[in-house]
Amino acid sequence: MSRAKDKNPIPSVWTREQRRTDQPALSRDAIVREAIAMLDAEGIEALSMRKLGARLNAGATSLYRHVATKDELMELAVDEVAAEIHVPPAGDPDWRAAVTEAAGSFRTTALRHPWLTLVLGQAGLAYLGPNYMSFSERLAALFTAAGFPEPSRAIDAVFSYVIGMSTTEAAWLTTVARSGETEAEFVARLLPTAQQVSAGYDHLAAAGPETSAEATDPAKLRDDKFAYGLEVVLDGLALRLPK
Amino acid sequence: MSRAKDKNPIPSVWTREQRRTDQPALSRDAIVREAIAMLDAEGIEALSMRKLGARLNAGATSLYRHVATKDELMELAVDEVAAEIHVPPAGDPDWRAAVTEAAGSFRTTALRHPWLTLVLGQAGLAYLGPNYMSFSERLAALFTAAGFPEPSRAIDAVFSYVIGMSTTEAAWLTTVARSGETEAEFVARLLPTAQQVSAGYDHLAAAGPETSAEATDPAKLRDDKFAYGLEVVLDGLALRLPK
DNA sequence: CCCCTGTGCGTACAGTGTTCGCATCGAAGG
DNA sequence: CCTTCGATGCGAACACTGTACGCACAGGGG
Repeated sequence: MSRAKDKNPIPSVWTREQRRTDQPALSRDAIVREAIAMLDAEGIEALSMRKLGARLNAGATSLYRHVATKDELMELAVDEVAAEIHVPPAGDPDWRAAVTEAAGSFRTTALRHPWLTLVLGQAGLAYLGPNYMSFSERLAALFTAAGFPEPSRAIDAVFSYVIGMSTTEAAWLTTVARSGETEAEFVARLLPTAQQVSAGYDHLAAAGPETSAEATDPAKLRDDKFAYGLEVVLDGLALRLPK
Repeated sequence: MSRAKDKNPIPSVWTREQRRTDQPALSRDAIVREAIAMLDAEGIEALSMRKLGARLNAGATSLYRHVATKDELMELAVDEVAAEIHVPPAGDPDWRAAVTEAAGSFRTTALRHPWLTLVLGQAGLAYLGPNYMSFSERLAALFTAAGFPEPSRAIDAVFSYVIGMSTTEAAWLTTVARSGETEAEFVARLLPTAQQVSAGYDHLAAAGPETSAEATDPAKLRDDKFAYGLEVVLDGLALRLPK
């Protein structure tokens, strides 16, 4: 909220606003929270420092008192969101269920914040904040307790798959969201052209999208696809468990 | 090359340049090729329409005669680069070797053009150009010939892993390149702080970066890590082959 | 009372993608 | 040969972007 209103062309002590106790002021946490809200609602390219400042009843440059740069703000947002990922505590004898839970939690978090994978692809997941560190730590505990001789290699294998699939899904959902349609509508509208394009490719047409008229829920199809690939990776990892 | 030089303030028929036969003019292919060269050399955020135009001895807005928008240009660049990915022809009885070759080719292409995964994450790999289509077609042929009952699911499993690992590696290499150091130097400089940070996390410290003084070639470590995860996925897939 | 430190913000700069209308070209048609 | 025309290049302009700088003000401690 600006101190001198535009409607009062003559600045004076009396026209000045009394206080600004209406909002809990401007803090780093509030900025990060609002940035995440904007990113979720309008996408990554809609976030600008000016719009973010306006949302917080502040000027654009005021944000720089609490955040060094926009890139740093994005890193803070990533770490904030990383806290949402749930990793079961180590000790569960059913390690596959625990890893499945962690992988699924990563995926739903990435789909809830479709900009996450984009930022990860730019910054890499090295050197990151406390929430990301504790996420990694809990994963390491989980895989170590499961008995893997090289936990970090196993983690990399599983989560490379999870990141790759989540990235693809997030990009797809972003495209769908931009169309303004539901996923089912979008698929229905795209199906004829997709079949037409893949008509010239024998094996793509054979293995391609189901031509069956029974249009299954696309979200369920994605769930199944993710689960299938995850089972593949876990089966491969199970072969490497000692004993 | 501008038609009226700045050094001749009075435009006239005589001061005008004769011809512009020095370059093969401006074509969509030339634009895409030069864009890829710029992207490889200076990174994704260094590519602007003005700089690209300048490199081609053209004005920025001239590019728009051949390319509708910058996003379209990026899609063209992605498809151009997709032609570099080598997929062995279907028929080789050793399907693991063939898939390993295709996966490795994707990875090296993604690392040679570190902006690839970023654009893929934004656009998704649906609906793409001819080179990407034939890449997918050849993959489908390969996995079908290998005998997989659901080739698309197997492809998604393998290449989600490949994409995830390549994205992470590309981000890492981009960070290294920005530092101006070699990968080994960068690792050496980062190691003390990495150990210090992970000191508070028991399992991370245990499973973390090797403290051994014998500094192996980081590139080889990455190669091994990629190969390990790929073997994991292929082992899991092999269990799903009939018979 | 004064000063000092922290916070907000108006202005400005260099850069971005893209649109528009004008200038100019090579080729086609009479 | 002259004219017309569609294709191509481009300068100027618009609406933005991230960010540096310096001033204005607040509250608190000496």
